[in-house]
Amino acid sequence: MTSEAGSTSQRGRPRDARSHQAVLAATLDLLGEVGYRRFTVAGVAKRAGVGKSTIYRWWPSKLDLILEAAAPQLEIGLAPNTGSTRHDLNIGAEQAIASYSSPIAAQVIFVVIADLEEDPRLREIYQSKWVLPWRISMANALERGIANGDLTKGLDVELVIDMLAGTIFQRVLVIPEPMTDGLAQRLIDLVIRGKLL
Amino acid sequence: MTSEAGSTSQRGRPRDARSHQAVLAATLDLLGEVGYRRFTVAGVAKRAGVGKSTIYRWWPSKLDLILEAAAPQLEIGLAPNTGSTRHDLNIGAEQAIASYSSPIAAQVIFVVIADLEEDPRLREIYQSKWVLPWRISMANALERGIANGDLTKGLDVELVIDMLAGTIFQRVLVIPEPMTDGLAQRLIDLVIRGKLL
Amino acid sequence: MTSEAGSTSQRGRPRDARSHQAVLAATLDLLGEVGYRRFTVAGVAKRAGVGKSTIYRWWPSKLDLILEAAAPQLEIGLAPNTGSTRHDLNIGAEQAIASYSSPIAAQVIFVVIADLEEDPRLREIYQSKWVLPWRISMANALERGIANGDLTKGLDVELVIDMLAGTIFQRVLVIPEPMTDGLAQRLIDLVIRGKLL
Amino acid sequence: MTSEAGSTSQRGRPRDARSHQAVLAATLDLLGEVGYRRFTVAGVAKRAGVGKSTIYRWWPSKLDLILEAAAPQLEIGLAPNTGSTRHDLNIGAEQAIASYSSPIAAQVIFVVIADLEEDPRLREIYQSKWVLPWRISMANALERGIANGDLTKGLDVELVIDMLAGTIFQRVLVIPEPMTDGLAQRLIDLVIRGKLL
DNA sequence: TAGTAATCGAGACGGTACGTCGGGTCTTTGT
DNA sequence: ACAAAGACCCGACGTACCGTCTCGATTACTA
Repeated sequence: MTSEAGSTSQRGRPRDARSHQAVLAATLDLLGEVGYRRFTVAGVAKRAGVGKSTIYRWWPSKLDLILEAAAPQLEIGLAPNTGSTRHDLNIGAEQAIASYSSPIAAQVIFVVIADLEEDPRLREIYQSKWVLPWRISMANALERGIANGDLTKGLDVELVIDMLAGTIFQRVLVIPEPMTDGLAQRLIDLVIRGKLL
Repeated sequence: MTSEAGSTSQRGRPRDARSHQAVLAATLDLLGEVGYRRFTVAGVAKRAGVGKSTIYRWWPSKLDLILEAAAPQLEIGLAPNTGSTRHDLNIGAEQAIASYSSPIAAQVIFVVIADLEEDPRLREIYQSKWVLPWRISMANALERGIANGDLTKGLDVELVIDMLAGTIFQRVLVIPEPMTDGLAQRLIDLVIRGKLL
Repeated sequence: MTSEAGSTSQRGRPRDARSHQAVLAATLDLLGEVGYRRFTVAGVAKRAGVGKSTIYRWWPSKLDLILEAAAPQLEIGLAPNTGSTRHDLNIGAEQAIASYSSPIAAQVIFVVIADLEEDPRLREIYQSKWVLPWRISMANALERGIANGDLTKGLDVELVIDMLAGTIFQRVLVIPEPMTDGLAQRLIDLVIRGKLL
Repeated sequence: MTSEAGSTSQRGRPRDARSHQAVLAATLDLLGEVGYRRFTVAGVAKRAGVGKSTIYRWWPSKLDLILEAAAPQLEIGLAPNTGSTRHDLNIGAEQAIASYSSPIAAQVIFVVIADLEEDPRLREIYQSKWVLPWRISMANALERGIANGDLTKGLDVELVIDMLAGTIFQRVLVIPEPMTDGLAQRLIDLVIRGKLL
């Protein structure tokens, strides 16, 4: 902006990285302690020892704050590429289960999804940041399985992924108490031995 | 109930059924029009031509009002008993898809589920009023299918139901745009022709 | 009323005199116990064992109810005509002190006067029912005093009355703690021995 | 207070004096226009262009707001010390008449006094802020009059003050239409020429 | 004796104001 | 320029009370 190289002209006091982190940490803490309903921005500010406007300077809204704070907790680990279709899918499924089982997940996921209708931007974020990488890794594993004959040729990859994600979502977050013992194993069994056209 | 004596002596002005209905109708209308975030109890009162206190007399809170108003929309039609396993399950799945596809469902389900953590009463309502009857009807259809040989003997009924519900939930409510064409058909195919142990 | 023309056809259930009395009694009780601010019509109804509409059937508003209930407490006993100017005035002043000292008076008088501005009807009631008879009796006593030479000829009767009423009002109702010992005596002394032109 | 250091470090946005003033002004306006009964905190907020919470941040209740807004209108100008007993008392009496004649006075005084019974804090405020200074100035004038022989030695100062205040109160606020022409003059005549023991 | 009509207790109703709470913006002083 | 502090506007929340309205039940006078 100013002369040349100093692209970001960097005038005035620089952003305090510690504040930034403190806010995100306080957000997660508060979310875990009091839940979304009693979660307030003022509460975060107080706990982080930060002014409220500092929060709003960096995050446009309460929801955005929560989103960024919770993002690391909600990113799903990817399915690897080990050569074994069964193993790769299994790991992928386990990762999804682990991610949804995070105590933060229960507080955040539904609120986010609930606003998808209103705020299309959210859908974008939710999909692209949290589930899309996982979906791609799973799709890749499935494609590899099809290519090497482990899986039926005409397999509907998208449907399989939705089935896996949906079942896990249901078992972990919706029904009264999580039933996840051996869940990944059994779902992958179904995928590999079932006849999904 | 009816036979004996009207035990409740019915003193005082009776509850105005029209007001009651008007409130529930206005609740649904408003929910559909402006969504949960902009939904207001005062707005319901105005639209229903009703005093705000009449609403709070019968529903302890905004959420309770929404719950009761939305309940009929969210009850899932049951799987019938026609003799055909495939047909019964298919109808059951279609019913779930239809129920989740209601415009109200998107506004309400997540808000409700999101509070399940905080308010155990909600989980009870959600489960028992909305999904449990459907689950039972599906379980029955599956058991019949097992009994008459249409389905594998060791089938994990609960897992199948979670899989069906979860996949539908995912496709209708979570992913960017609903993909439900032929969904029931294909899921039931999977259940009947797959090898779920 | 009934005998003659029978104008009021007197059909239907006659008014229940006990309810009427119970309402007035409950009104006074409640006023004394909780004060005007916490006084509610519903509270009166409950205490009187009466329906709220029974109250509103006979009294147009909360204020009217209070007015009628409190009226007997607020009517000031009159100055007599004993032949002694001093004694008559003294009795009159004592009566005013007694009336204003009623526990109900403190609760009611100011509320009533405060609404005089808004509701001219109230001024009428207040003046004619409560203070006018007393003023007349005092005026008469003063006139007799002037006639028989006990009081100065040019005495401003209205001013004297306002002075008496005002001072008593002040001492009983306005200042922190009532100072009424010997008050009547001293005020009448002033009137008789002073030189009010 | 001022000299030393600004003990209160004055952090954060300072109170907006304009808002503060706007609220008090709007309170007086509204009180004058619609009277106490139709006076609304929300109405004040709207008229002052202020949020309701700003009002409640600084005044605990509707009554407190009215009290502070009306206080300047209700403070009575003091009796001076000119050397002339008659003149000093006369001015004092005129001030009381002027103060009670304020259009706000009628709206506020009774409401305040009516609550004296309930809220002792109010009595404190009413007495100390509004009438006590005036009473002291009148007492001083009377004492000076006694000292220099203008007034009888044994004069009951408190009684005279109550008499003056009470009569004025009565004439200005209680009786149907104010009769204040020459009132101060005549009351002071009475005090100076009367024989109050 | 049956009918008619006004009363009663109970309590639901529409409405209005209260005082509280939270979101997101703005304005100070300090660094 | 950015930070903490905290005041600001806005608008929804849930509560309380007013005065009105319906109920079923009661209690007289009328036919």
